[in-house]
Amino acid sequence: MVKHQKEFEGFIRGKGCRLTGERLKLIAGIKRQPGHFNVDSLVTCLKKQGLKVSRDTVYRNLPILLEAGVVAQSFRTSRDTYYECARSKAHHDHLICRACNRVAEFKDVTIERAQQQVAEKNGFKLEYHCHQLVGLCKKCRK
Amino acid sequence: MVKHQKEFEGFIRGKGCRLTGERLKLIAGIKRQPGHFNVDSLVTCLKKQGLKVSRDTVYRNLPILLEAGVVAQSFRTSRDTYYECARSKAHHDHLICRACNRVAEFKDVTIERAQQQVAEKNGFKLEYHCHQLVGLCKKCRK
DNA sequence: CTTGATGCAAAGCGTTTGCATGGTA
DNA sequence: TACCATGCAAACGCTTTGCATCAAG
Repeated sequence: MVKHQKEFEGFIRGKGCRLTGERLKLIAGIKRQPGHFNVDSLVTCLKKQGLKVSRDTVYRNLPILLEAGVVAQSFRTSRDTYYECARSKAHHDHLICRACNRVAEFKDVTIERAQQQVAEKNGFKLEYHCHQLVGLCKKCRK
Repeated sequence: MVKHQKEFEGFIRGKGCRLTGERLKLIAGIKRQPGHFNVDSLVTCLKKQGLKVSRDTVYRNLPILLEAGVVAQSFRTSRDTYYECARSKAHHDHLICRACNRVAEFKDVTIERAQQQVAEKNGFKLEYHCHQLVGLCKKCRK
């Protein structure tokens, strides 16, 4: 997990990549995201702050930022993928209503622990997970 | 969960929809899928068996078949969504290696129970879930 | 200077949609 | 006969890619 710019610089150099202005803008922008975001909302948000980065560059850098632990995958809708700043708040997963698309968050220590055990049992090094519960929310059940 | 054709007929009529040949072909085809499949592989497989259904019809019917409990979402890769026959075998979730894309299955009663509780606590009627653990498999860790 | 990174535009590709036709009830 | 469902083709929208240019080192 990359916590500071220095760490990211080490990470990126270790990969033989360059520390560009765009990558720094991306990190700064991502750290300011309060919650979930997708590529589109991130680009729009950056632009508002005078930090212009092309959508293409975001797509090209997301795998790197994921690997560096700057962002984490959050959840996916049928249309696109949502991310979140890896340290924006405590990790959580999602409940999604298939009718109104409302998203609720949940956190369950039991599940987290069990996941880790499952990964170990299978010889996997767990990096992240995607856990979505889909159904009908209170309102839409009626 | 729809177990037999009669049940599906009841389900579809209840929705005011029609029991078409294509829908029956789809159900038959899905029941024959041994494991995971996506829209493309399903259409191809059906065609090989002389059961022609257009890709469009598959897309249009998937939501219905999900609701009827004939298929279940299985997991998603960056490219597309995979499904499985709802009764092909006991429910399971997935471990995915981000390096070689190998998919392993797991089943954890503790997690299943906890999920149900989370849903209830939030007033959700849980219909299905998508739980993917992503990381590096034993081979790719080296 | 060398070479990776960026931006633009175009291509890819899974999915959705409009519309005429066909099949169910 | 009435109307939903299907297939075709085109449209959509997110993501990827080719290529000339820019900039990090």
